[in-house]
Amino acid sequence: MGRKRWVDGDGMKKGEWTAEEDQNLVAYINEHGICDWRTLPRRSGLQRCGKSCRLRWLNYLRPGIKRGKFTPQEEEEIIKLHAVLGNRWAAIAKEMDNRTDNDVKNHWNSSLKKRLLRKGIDPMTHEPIINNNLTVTTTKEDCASSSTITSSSTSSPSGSASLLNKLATGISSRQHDLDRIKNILLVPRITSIDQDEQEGLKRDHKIESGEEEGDFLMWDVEEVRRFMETDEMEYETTTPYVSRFYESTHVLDDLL
DNA sequence: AATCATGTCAACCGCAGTGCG
DNA sequence: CCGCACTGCGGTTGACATGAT
Repeated sequence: MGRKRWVDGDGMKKGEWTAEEDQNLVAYINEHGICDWRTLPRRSGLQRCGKSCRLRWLNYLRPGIKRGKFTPQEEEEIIKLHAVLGNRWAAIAKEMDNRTDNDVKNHWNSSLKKRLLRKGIDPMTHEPIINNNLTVTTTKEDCASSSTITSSSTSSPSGSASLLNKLATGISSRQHDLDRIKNILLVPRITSIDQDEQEGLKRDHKIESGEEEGDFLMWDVEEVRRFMETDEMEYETTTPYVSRFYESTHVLDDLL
């Protein structure tokens, strides 16, 4: 697989590398090491630009590169690292076991991103995707005592409910807060989930966020709980998102 | 069997960061 | 301080593979 070979205006070969070119590059680097990518092609007799040589070496020829399918552990690691680092593929690849940034990036774009979307998780923010129609309504009694949050598209929210609506929207769409996400990832979440489970029983609010809508699974408390009960391995993988979901609901609790 | 859609992967392109004169 | 050259990175593209219809 690869691109067709052609020669550009400067006489430089482009496209797929041949086995012979690979051998030349490896032999040259083994003998002389890497010092100057720009002049390396000329010195090694390759009709390639330095950039192309560098890329070929780093992504394919460099010794120790791990190729082939990503293991579930690696995928989990990528997801966790992406939540902290964002699209910094080189930084993510450095934390992985001999994977290249190109490999990680390709796997993310072709597979992991879509998988997260199917689970109802925004791949950029790593937050659960909350139904945009979510509306929060409260009464004075609600504000005075325990909170009650329900989904409603018909009633017009009060001033405080309007504020809460904005808050809910903000939670669902806010950008990375790096430090916060780092904390979320670094703190063991199983324990906190257990606490949440106990606390959750006391919780008297409810968020209705709908069922599957197209390919997107909307999350609510019961969904998350069922998810945790029925699919342990997947739960391990998605623990950060489950935790963030709970955290989001706690933010609302605190403010109410 | 043919066609289309989707997935995978290698490579290119352009830009930002860095170092140096 | 400025401009240039070089390197490294992330986004994107293109070609082949595979599966679905």
